[in-house]
Amino acid sequence: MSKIRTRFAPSPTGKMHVGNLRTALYEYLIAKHENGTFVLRIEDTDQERFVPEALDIIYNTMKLTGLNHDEGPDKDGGYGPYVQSERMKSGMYLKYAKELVEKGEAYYCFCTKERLENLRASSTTEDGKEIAKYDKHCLGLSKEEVEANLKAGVPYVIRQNNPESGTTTFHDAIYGDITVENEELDDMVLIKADGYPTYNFANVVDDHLMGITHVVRGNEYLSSAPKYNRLYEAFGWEVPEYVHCPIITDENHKKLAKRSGHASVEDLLEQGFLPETIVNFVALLGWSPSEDREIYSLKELEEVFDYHHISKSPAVFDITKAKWMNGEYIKAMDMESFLEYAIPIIREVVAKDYDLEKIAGLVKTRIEVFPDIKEKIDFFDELPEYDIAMYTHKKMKTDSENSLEVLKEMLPLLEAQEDYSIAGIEALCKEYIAKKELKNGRVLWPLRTAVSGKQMTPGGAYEIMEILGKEESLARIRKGIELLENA
RNA sequence: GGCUCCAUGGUCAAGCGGUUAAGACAUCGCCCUUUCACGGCGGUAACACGGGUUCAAAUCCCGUUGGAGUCACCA
Repeated sequence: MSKIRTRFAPSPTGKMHVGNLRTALYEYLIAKHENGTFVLRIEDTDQERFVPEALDIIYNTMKLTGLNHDEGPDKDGGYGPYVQSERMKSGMYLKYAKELVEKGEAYYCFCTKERLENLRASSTTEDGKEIAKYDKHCLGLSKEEVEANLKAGVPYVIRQNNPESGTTTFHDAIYGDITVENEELDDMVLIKADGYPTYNFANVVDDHLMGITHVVRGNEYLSSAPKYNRLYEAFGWEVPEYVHCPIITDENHKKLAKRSGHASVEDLLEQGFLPETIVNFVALLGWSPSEDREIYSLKELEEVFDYHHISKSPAVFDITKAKWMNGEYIKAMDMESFLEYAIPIIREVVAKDYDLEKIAGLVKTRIEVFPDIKEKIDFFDELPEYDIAMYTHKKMKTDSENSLEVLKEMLPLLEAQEDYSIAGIEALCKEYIAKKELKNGRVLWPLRTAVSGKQMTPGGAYEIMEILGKEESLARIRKGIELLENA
């Protein structure tokens, strides 16, 4: 069996769609699983939609996610160039298209945009839904007429010539054999009026020339697949293994689009997802491993990935589960890497001179996504306004009255206390609790409330007081006493 | 609308003729605990429907219904 070669062929038109990333990932995994070659090819045949920054986005995301290519524009493997606009310079696409024209598998078309629009309009029903295929008008042109038009410089495109009867069958690794009536096949444009090949055509030519063995694509391309097959057949080329993946949808089961808010890798990164999570999560959309397990690094995926386990039905991108997974990754992170992500965010909320690393430690197991940190630690800089009803907690058996008592009794002890480490404060509190024969909650609840002004906090009274330090802790407790007394 | 594809809990999904129909997220309850979270334990919840084939169907076939994708000189 020949060595596997896969390719990721994005067009630089904007952000990296997660569906795109998954395609790239599967291509990468199919290749790496078999020790094959993963190539990056840039499909920039649409000059109108081309956006230069998109190139950086492509390279950056691939680097960030670890999908390193073996060949590409920046890594020649002997199949270059790897950018279609560069490949076009040699006139190769046109050459191949002409070969098809000679074989009768394609033809020149001089139809104007207006004629095509009229054609469409005339075959459209009242509800504006029915769209016709090209009527092969220019197929009827004589050789002489074509020559004359070409000589006169009339703008032209080259279209595929599909038969009007019979059927075409293509095979997909996931969906099996799919057969369609040839009369359904539109004579798609191969070479555009500007001389560039269309995506469909360049794709086939380049995949062949680059020796690509497995083609992974989203199943939105399923309906155009038969036309590809005809192209391969017309050229007499071997058809690669098609692997169509199910669509990734939003919660409404519609193709994931920008408005969902998490359609691109950039969106996800901005929302505080780790690259590892994105890769892991996206791998599991439409594919599942044979063992009962969900957390996989890229390396591990390379080992277990078997594309035959890709499923057929669409998968909803469940942001809730993605967050859970991100939380798992955060918990598993070593402190050092966690701090790199967390500290900058903590700084946004905490301006005072507290030990940010300690704050980070408090929060590490309590967040799913980095921005979650903010609202959890907003009380450090400034004690929020809070209602004294917060002192009342049924389970802790506290109310505003006994809370006041506890705070008043603890205040002098805490004033006298020098050691404001967790252990120091704990020892002090425990001693008091033991002496008074109370439950922990009876005294710790009021303390934590006074010191944080919040119902829920990361860490308990000890942790918070250690970070706040003696002076601030005492100030907040006095404030609590004052509030309770004035109630 | 034509064509194509798809159909197991709210979501991701295992299953590939014989199972008490896994597991995960979410949700609910309990435990742990100074709150929340983490962690642990447990619960609720699914084979769209109708016909076949078969001793036996979530699994195979047909139909219905539902959903999606696609129908560009975009990719």
